[in-house]
Amino acid sequence: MDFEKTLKDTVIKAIKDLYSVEADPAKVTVQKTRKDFVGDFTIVAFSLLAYSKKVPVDTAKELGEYLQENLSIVSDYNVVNGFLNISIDKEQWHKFLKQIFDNANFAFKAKNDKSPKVVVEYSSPNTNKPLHLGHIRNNLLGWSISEILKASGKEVNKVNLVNDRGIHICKSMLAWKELAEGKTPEDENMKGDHFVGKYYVLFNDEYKKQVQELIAEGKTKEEAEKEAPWLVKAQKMLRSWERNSRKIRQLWTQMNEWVYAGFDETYKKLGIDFDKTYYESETYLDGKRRVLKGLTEGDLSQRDDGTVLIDLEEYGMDEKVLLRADGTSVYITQDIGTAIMRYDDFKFDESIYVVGNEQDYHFKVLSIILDKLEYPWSNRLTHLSYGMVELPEGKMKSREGTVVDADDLIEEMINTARKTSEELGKLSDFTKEEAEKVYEIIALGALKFYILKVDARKNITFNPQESIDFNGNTGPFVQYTYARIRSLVRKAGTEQNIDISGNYEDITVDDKEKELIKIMYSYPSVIEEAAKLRTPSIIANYVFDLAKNFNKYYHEIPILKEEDKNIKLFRLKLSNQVSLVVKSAMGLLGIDVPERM
RNA sequence: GGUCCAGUAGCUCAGCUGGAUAGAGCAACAGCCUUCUAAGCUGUGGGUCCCAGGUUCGAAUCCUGGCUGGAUCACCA
Repeated sequence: MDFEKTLKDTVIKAIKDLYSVEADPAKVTVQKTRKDFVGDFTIVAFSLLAYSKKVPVDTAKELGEYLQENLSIVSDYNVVNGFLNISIDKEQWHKFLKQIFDNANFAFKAKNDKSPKVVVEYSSPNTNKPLHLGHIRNNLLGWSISEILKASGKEVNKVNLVNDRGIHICKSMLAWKELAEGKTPEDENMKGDHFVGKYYVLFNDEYKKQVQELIAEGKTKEEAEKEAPWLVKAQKMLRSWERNSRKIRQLWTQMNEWVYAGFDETYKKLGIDFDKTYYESETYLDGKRRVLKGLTEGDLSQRDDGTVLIDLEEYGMDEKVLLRADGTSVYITQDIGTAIMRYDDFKFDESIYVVGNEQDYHFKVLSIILDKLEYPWSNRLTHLSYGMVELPEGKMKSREGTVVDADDLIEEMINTARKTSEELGKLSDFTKEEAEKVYEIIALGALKFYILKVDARKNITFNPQESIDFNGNTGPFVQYTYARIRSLVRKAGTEQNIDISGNYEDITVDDKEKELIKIMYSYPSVIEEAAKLRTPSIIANYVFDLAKNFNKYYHEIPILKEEDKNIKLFRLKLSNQVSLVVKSAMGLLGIDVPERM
C-alpha cells in the first residue's frame, strides 16, 4: 500500500491521457499536505505546466478530476493556487491500520541472501582512560545506525577496534609500576578503567614536573620535553613491548584486562554491543607487512633513513609516512591492516567508520592508499563523520579537567530520574529493585534521546541541566506516552475484561485518528530516510512527533470511558498500535520503554 | 594560507533531493487535575532563516562572493 507511488504513477498516466506527452517522473512531486490545508497529499502543478500548456490552477484542476475519476482511493481534491491537494478515502487509511495491527515491525525490511553486507565500526577506545561524553555519542550513533540499517534490510556486523598499544598505554603502565606498589582496582575499590586512567593522569603530572625541573636546570623547553626521565622510560617500555618482553607484556595484559572489565560495565549500562572486536595489537603487524609488500612491489617509496612513505601527489595530496625510520608503524598503518583483515572476514559491500569529523582527512587518505594498493573495495569505505560534543562553556579538554566522564554522567542521570520520580510519587508501590530499573530506563532514555535527536553531522552542545530535563522534546516524554498507553491496555484487560486482540466493526475513523494512522503510515519511509542519510535524529524526531500527537489524542478523546464498546475497542487497538511503533522506533535508538513510570 | 563542515526565535534544535503563511522543545506569561498517569494538554508573545548578489513562476533550501565559528593540513592516535 503505497499511496504516494500510486498517485505519482497515475499523474504520469493522466498527463499522457490528457496532454499526450510522456512526463518526466522527476517533475512529478507528491508531498504531504501542509497542516493548514485540507488533504493528505499535495501534487505541485507548477512543474507540469510544460506538459499541460495551461495555467497552474487549470492544470491542477484537470489532474485532480482525473485522479478522482480513475483512482478509488481518492475521495476528494481541492486546488489552491498551483497546489493540488488530494484527500485519500478514510476507509483506505483504516484499511492500512488493519493491516499493521499487532505487527510491531511492519516497517522493517527483512534481510535475504542478496542483502548488502555492511560493517559498522564504532567506539574504538584507547585503553589508557575511561570513556567520556564523546565516546557516548560515538557509541550511541554507531549502535543506532547499525540497528537502522538492519531495519532497512541490510546485513550488519558491528565491530569495535580497540586501540590497545602505543606510547599512551605505556605511560599509564609506567606510572602504575612506579607508584602503585602493586595495588589493583579491587584494592582501591575502583572500576578498572578509572583505575588505569588515574595512573595516566599521574604520569602526566609527574612528567610535567620533570620537564619543569629540567628547564630550571637550564634546558630548553624542547630538550626538557624530550629528555624527561619518565618519557624516556615510557619509550623504552614501548620498544620492550614491541620486542615481546615477557614482563612488559604481562603488565600490559594485566592493565588492559582491568580496563576491559571497566569498559564492559559501561557498554552494558549503555546497552552497546559488538559482533566482533579487533585489537590494534593484533592488526598493526598485518598493516606493517602489507606496507613492506607494497614497497617491494614498487607502490611505495623509501627514504635513505629507512622511512617508508606513499606519494599521493596524483591525488592532489602530499606524501604520507607509513613506517618510521626505526620500522615502527604509525596510526594509519594499523588501519590499513585492519581494513584488509576486515574485508577478508566479511567481504563487505560497505564498511562504515563511525569516527569524529576531526579525522576526515585521515579517512580520505586511508581510502586513497587502499586504492593505490589496488584493493577494488577501497571505495566501499565510508566515514560517518560526526560532530564534536561541546559544553556550554566550550570544548571538553582533558588537561583542564572539563571532560565529562561517561560513568559519572549516567550515575547523575539516574539520580535525577530517581529524585523526579519520587517527587511525583509515581512508583510508590514498586519494590526498590523494580523502581531502580525504571529509573535507569528513564535516565538512559533521556541521555540517549538528547544526544541522538541532533543530526549526527552537527556539533552538539551538551548542556547538563537541559539533558536532565524530562519534559518536552525528550526521551522520557516519549517513554511516558508509551507507559500511558500500556496503562490503558492493562486496565482494559483487568477492569473491563476487554480482549484487544478481538475485532470491531462498522467504524468511521475521525480526523484525529486519521492523523495518527498517517504518522504510522510514514514510519517505513522514515526508516528508509534515516538509513540513507545515516542519522538516527530522523527517527528521534519522528517518534517525538508521534508521541506528541498521541498525547493530544489522549487528552481530547475518551478511550476507556467511551461508552460504545465497538468504538472503545477500536481506540484501544489504535492506541496499542501507537505504542508498538513507539517501542519499535525507540528500539532503533537503543532506548528501552517502561510499562509504567 | 589551502581544504572540509556549520551559521534558522533569548537558548537547544527540526525543516535543506527548490514549493503554500519558516516549525518544535526549553525559558517567559495566562489557563486546564473529584474524569483513562499533569513526566501531560491548551493558549500568548518571540524571526533581516549571517550578509550581498545570481538562477527560478517560486530560495531558509541551489550557485558565486564575503563575514563569523569549528575541524584539519604530524614520523600523535
